[in-house]
Amino acid sequence: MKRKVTLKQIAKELDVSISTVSKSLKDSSEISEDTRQKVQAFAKLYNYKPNNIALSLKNKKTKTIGIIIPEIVHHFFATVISGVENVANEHGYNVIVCLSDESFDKEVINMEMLANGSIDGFIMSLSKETQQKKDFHHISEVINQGMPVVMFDRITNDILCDKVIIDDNLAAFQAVQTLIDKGLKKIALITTVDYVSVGKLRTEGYLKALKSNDIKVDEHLILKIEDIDHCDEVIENLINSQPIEAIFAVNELFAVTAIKAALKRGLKIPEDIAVIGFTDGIISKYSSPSITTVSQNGIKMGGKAAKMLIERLESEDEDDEHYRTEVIETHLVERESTPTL
Amino acid sequence: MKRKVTLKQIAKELDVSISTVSKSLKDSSEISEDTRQKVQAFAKLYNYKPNNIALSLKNKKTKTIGIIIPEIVHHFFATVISGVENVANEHGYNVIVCLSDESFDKEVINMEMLANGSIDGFIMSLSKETQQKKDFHHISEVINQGMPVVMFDRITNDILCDKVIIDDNLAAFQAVQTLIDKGLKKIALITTVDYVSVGKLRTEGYLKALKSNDIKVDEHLILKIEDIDHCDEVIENLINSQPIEAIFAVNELFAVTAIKAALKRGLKIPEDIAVIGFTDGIISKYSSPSITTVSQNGIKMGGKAAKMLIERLESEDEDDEHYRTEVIETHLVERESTPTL
DNA sequence: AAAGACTCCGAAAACGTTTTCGTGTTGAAA
DNA sequence: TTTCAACACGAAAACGTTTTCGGAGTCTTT
Repeated sequence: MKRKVTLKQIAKELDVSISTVSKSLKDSSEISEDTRQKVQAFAKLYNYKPNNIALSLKNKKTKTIGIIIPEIVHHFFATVISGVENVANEHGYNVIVCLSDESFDKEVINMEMLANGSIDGFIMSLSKETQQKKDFHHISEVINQGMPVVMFDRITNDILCDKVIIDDNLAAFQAVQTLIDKGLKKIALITTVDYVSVGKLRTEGYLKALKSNDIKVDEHLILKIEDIDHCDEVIENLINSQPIEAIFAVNELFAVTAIKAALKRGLKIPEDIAVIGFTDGIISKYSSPSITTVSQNGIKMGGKAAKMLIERLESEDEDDEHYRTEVIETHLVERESTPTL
Repeated sequence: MKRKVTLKQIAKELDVSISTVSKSLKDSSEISEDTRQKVQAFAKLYNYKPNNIALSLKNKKTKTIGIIIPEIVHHFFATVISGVENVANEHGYNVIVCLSDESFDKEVINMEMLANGSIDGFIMSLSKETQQKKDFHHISEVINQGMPVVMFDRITNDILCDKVIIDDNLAAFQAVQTLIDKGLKKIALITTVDYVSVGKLRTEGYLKALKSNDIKVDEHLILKIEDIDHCDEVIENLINSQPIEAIFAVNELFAVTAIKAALKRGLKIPEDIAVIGFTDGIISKYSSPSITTVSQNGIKMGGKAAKMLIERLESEDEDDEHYRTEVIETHLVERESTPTL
């Protein structure tokens, strides 16, 4: 077992100073051709690689990005990480992933853990609990210390920073409008509780679409789900309670659960009930019937977020207070769960 | 904006030495009650937190685990990360995630990037290309430098290190046996090319089950898929080419694709064709019909891998050459895609 | 009063780099 | 022969910690 070799060891071995070794490896013109080659040969032989930690300490940069997300076992968030990782790697950055598990406390702990020098900046999406509590002090603290933050998807307007989102409201509006255009009127909504920012926005889009088509809103057709793990029964209840022509669900899980409930009841999709979901993930694609969804390109969102963060990290003027909010375009992926005209 | 405060700044401000500050914050008995309180109060006021990078350099430990996996947009790998993260966090470790994208080169680059001090140890699953090339020098190099590695799922016997796997062969055997027990004989296999270690093992399990039941192996019923992105046509061909009573697929994707192909052809599942998949992920659960699969608990695998790595990291004798291979138990999750007896 | 013990604190090294600045040697120009 | 530039290299500081060791001052003991 040969442990990693350091500049000091090389210096000692070759009987030169540490500085000489360092400069030689950087092809500095200060060093004579002779010594340079000698050092480089030796370094190569012993597979010298500079120690990242030492570099980080010296440069006050870690070349590492911290990601904090509610969950990773969630196709959308996984794609976002993938997008971040891609762009980060291209720019020589690494990615540390922390999961808040939808818990405020874990989010805070993770942020504090990483904020102490481990990373150069954050990319994050708020946990449910954080959105509910509306307590963002941990984020503003970090920003105050000069560490840039980019928020995506589940964001808050209470914090000033770069953001990457989709137009949830508009996308939902268009999805529902599509259903209406297909002649459907009794359109149910399966959504989250209101404190989840994206759920609320998508709900608003749904309402807007109904109103702009003079369809009166029926509260019985709106289902706000708190506990995502036990959504089956309530969704079944919704479908069994009354005749419904279409369902707009604010995520894949609600959509597929609704479909399963409908099939179970002997209803045909899309003939009896049309379904549109949100977030074009693996479920929508492989469900039978496959589900029409609003695509929400996580790779693109992650990539964009990473790009914004890195730009800020490498920009000249450190504290440019001009924050941007990038809107990633969405579109409807029509599949089997909606009727063709 | 108040930047992070350091020991030096506190020392200067309070007109004591750095050592005094450090000791005070550690409640050292060397320091008088008076100074201790003064320092602690000041530190709290300015929200002092020790710099992780400096600590890492000093302690020669980063308290960070590196994960290298082929893909993250893959439910199984996401669950593994989740499992790792969980255990890691409990022990005060962070997790750096790198994606090899199934590429040998990226795997090497990522490992080298992290091996230079950024992490204390690796948890990894081999990329396809690496398995194909059978080139593991980057891994043995890292191990040689004294950095522990834990491999999971896609492993190789050419490297000596801790491993976490499932008994792919046995699990596949049992799955196929289950089909046979249900009176099915014409059982097709949809698998990967042989160089993917788990694919090969599962194939062997399939063959063993047939043989031990005196069913002769029909090569036409065995489909080895190279390009996972375009598996649709070949799978359709398989199903259309001849009557099949059951399908055993070595992953979710193949299973769901087979089901879709069968449904498209008007076949009923499980009456006409029974299907068993592998890896109990999101697809199997939410597909219609839901898919009977061999569960492969990623959370558990990740957790186990993390535990093994951390134990090794924190063990007394550094280079204990006694490596373990943990086998995580699997079981068959019976759902709608197989007939009940 | 001298010696020892105890209390409290600071200097300095160490982790592995990079970089600035200084210095000794050589060669050429005056 | 003296002067000065060019060259080749080393010393040291800096990043932020922790920890060992030593030392100054005070107190107790004989």
